Amino acid sequence: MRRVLQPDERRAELLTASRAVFASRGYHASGIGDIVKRVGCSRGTFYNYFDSKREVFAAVLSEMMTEVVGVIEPIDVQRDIAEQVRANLERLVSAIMAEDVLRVLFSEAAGIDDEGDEALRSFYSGATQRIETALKTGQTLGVVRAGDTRLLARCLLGLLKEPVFQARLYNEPIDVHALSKELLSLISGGLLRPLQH
Amino acid sequence: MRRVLQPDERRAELLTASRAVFASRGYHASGIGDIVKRVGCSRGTFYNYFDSKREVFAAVLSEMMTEVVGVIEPIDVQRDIAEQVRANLERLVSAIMAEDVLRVLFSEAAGIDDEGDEALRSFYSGATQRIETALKTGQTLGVVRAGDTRLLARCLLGLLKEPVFQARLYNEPIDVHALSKELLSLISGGLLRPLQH
Amino acid sequence: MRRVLQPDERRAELLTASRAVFASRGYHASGIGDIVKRVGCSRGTFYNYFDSKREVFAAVLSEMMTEVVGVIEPIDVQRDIAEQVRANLERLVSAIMAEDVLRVLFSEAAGIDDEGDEALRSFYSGATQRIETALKTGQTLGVVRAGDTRLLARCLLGLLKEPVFQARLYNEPIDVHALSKELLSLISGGLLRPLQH
Amino acid sequence: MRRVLQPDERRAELLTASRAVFASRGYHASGIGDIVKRVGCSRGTFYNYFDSKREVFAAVLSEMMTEVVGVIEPIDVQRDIAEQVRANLERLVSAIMAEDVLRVLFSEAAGIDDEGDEALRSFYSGATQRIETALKTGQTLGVVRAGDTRLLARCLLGLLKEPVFQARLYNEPIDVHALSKELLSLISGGLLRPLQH
DNA sequence: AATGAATGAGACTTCATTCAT
DNA sequence: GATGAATGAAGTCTCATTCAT
Repeated sequence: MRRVLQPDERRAELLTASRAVFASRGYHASGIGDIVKRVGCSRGTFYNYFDSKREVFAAVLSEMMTEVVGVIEPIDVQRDIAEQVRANLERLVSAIMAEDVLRVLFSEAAGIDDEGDEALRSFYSGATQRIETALKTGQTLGVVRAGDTRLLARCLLGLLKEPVFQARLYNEPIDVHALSKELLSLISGGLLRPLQH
Repeated sequence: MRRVLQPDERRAELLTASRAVFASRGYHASGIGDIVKRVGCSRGTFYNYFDSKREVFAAVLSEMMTEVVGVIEPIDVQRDIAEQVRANLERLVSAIMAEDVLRVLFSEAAGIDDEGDEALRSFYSGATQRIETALKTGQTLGVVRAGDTRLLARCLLGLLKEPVFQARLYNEPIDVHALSKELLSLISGGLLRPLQH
Repeated sequence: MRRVLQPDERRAELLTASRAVFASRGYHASGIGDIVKRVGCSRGTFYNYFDSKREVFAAVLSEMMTEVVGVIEPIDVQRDIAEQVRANLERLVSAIMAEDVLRVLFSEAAGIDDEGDEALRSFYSGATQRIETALKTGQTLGVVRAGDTRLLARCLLGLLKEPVFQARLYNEPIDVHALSKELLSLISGGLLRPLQH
Repeated sequence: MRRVLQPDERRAELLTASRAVFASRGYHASGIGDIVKRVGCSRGTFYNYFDSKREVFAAVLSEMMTEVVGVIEPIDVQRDIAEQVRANLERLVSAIMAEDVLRVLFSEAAGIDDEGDEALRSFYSGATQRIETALKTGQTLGVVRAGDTRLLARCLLGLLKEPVFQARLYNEPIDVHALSKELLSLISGGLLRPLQH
């Protein structure tokens, strides 16, 4: 009945379980009970590793952040930029899809409580920051058109989030390749035909 | 103390109050108590008009939907299309901003429960449908480039949602005009400069 | 199963039950469950009337205070002072004995938590204040000897508390009359024989 | 990390730490964790030396008892009795003040649980016994007036406890000298002026 | 003898919903 | 139709104690 583990392992176990639980039921519908049942340990053990439900959620978030950001590769201006952007988008969407929790995050973002929202803010702030930096570099290189980079960064994030979110809402599969191509089209040429003078 | 009203008025009162409460606290943090206190009626009365918290949330959503969609005006191909799109976007963003509940919807969308998600699905389905129809018309007219309209519709929605969502998350004001212009730029020309062959 | 009462009655019921429960098990060992079981209502009902265990404890305290203080009668300087003091003491001890909760209060005074201790401070402050006022009046009338009234007030309270406390500790009955006489002796003549010059 | 000690040293260390912890937070608010953190050993070690929290509390109590009682010096009837009593009182109050745990004991005495109360009974029984013996001796010597010695002993204890208790409750400093003088006055002359015939 | 991860009962509290009045 | 007192399941979290190492 009692299974003694190294703290690191236990923590990892709990984190993995939390991720899965949050992913399948969302934040509010998940209980500590669901997490520990999955791990096969007691409630008390959970609270030896995390101070609160909020905290484990924040930890999951931060873990996600790291993993997802890792897939992005810097753009080499010497090579085909559009293709590199597309590849990055594809990897990004794949990573997001692979991480069910992120899909939860996209759908159930706020409304946890003040501190929970703080964790979210920091997550989004990190994500948007990165995009913004990339955009600014792009502008310097003359690859990205002028504009309010913060706003653009948020729009780009939205471009990515919404298809993922809705796919989850309707429980549809996502064709990662098709999505990344469509996103690239939008980014590189917009939606409207260049007809309208 | 006891105020007897026409059922319709009561229902409307409750709906308005619910909207305000959900808008200011989000779905999960709002309680039936907050709603009835605002209306000045009893809990029992609330349940005479709505079966559950979920149901009143769905009703609020549907009400919103109607109001927001109403601001969109059909595009007249004879006139400056880009400007008409911009104007529609501006009205749309304004409408959304005016309806705090929508902002809630954007941030705290899912995770209520299965039936709640159903309400959500119907909301998003309606919204996306409309955008999709518009896109298809645009394609027929040769104003919109080819592509998977459903996917594009979702992307467009994301483009709109995310800036609004993040502004709420950080409690920032939104410059409606600037946002609608930036959105138009993205839509009409994309993000990347046409340099990249 | 469901028993609907006027709020006042329910509150009174809960207060009475809380008093009894605290009295028999002390603060820490008492649970809300004990209280509601005694009343025959649900936990939820309890929380409709009191915000917390602490709050109901404070309410019990304040109720006690009122009842106990009520038994004290003002001293008439024209009549036999010692006898009046003794009678007051006797009534006081009787009242305290009648209120088991007070005996708890005397034994388990502090250590609830910061707010709980605040409630206690206010209880003791009230009690001591009254004694102090009486002492000052007595000094003015020349009936009470000079001295630090606050300190004296506390000492007097201790004189009263300790026998009651210990009687409870050993589960002994108290001979109210004997105690009040002994207390009077102490107050009027001290402990030591006047021999020692 | 692992520090192996003679059992006696370990036990002493734990006792000292427990005393400090109980003193600063009270019984209920103190946790085993606080104690072992202070000692720098593990929970398991604690339970090698004490069976329970209750037991360590009892041990602390008994240790206190010994130390405090030690300061009392026998009265020499040949010399100024009042002064000797006063000096004893002063040493006693000082000792109590020096031992914060005792102050805890005075405020949070009972309500631990049945066995905890047993420890308490034995503590109080010891203390009262000593006072009672002293009183009886005093009566034999004609220094102390007649009366129920057990009751008187408890009253005397109360006289001492309450000022200490309340000082702690309000977090006030104590003027040991002033207190011992006031106590002596009470003991030797009572509170009321000898006017009342 | 020492460690410290694990336990699990039980505490308080919340709130959507019900139903007697 | 309206009321609001009552419900109770479910939630989060604590902590004295155990026991595999």
